[in-house]
Formats: sequence, C-alpha cells, structure tokens
Amino acid sequence: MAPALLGRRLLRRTPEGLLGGTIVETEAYGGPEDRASHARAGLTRRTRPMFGPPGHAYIYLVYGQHWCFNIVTEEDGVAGAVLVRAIAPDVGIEEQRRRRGRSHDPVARLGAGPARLCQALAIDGGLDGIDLTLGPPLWVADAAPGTPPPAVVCGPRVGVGYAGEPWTSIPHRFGIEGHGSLSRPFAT
DNA sequence: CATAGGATTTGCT
DNA sequence: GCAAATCCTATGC
Repeated sequence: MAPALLGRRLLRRTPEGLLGGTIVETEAYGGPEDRASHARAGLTRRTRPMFGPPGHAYIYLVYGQHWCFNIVTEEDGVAGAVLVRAIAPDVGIEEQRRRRGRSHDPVARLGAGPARLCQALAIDGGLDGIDLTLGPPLWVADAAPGTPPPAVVCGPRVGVGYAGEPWTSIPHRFGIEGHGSLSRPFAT
C-alpha cells in the first residue's frame, strides 16, 4: 500500500475551502513484530486505530508538538499503517501557505514533511480514527485518469534508529523519484 | 506515581 | 551541524 499511494491525492475540506495535494512520499509500518512501529507495544489507547479496520486514519502527536498522519492498511484486528511523509500541494495553496505561516516558502516545500503536511492541511488529533473512505472532511482520491504511474524509489525509514536491525534498515520508505516535495533526499 | 524518550521542525552557530 | 521546544505515551518500581 505504501508505494501504491504515491501519486494519489489527499484532500481535506475546511471552512476556509478545499485543501489538497499529491502524495509523493510514504513509509510502511507493521504490527508488534516491527520494532520501529508504534504497534510494537501492542494495542493501547494511542495505537488503537492501527489495529482497527483499514481505510481509517491514525494520527498522533510526536515530540510534544507535531501531528503525523497515517492510513491504516490491514484488516480489522491486524496492526499496520502507512505514514504519509510528504505531499505536493495543488488545491487551496494560499490557505495552506497561510496555515503554515511561512509566506516565503516555495509551494513545493509546504507539505515536505509528515508534520508540515498536517499543518498545511489542518490535520490534527481531532481526526484520529476517522473513516477516510467516506469523503469529507478527509479522504484519498485516485490520480487523474491517464496519469502515468510514478517512478518509485525506496530506502530506509527516517528516524527509527532506536528499532535495531533489521527494522532500522529495511527499505520501507517510498518516494516519487526526484520529486521536489520529498521531505529529504533518498540515498542513491 | 516518576521518568525517559520520541515515525519532527526550526533557528542559530 | 546541533540543540531546543514540549506533551503524552509507555514502562518500571
């Protein structure tokens, strides 16, 4: 699911209008066996959405100040989710820039990071656990018909050095090759 | 009940 | 390149 989501679009309805962008970077996280996954601690109040039905949101606060957005991927009762690490904004750009509060940042960098995209799209803990298959307020749309499949690159997940091998090095980070909205470069 | 640390970002050196 | 910001979860006694 992580590479399959690349090129699809993440959309958000807010009182200020429609916001959205193309997903350009993702990471896959597994169940209790994956020592880099929040599910490593089993089913807790925080990780409950990860163990729930697929197509729902798992949203958590990291470092006490940043929200991160995941899409749950496995059947009900099995933990697994895809962290969306970057989007390329394409709808409601001015509002996204306003929400980011950095008026001089180039558009391509507004959603270049898991916490940046949440701020740009007004995603926070209030949306944790919601069903993403119902449309508004938050949903995923297919790429436009006729859009060629993106060139995908992969590499180790970011910021999981604590997990130990093989979890630290397993190439479960995916991105659209050379895209200007990647959160950071892939090693080549 | 106390404490360690994090799927990040930003600003300063 | 490095460290601070800042809160909540998970874990240990």
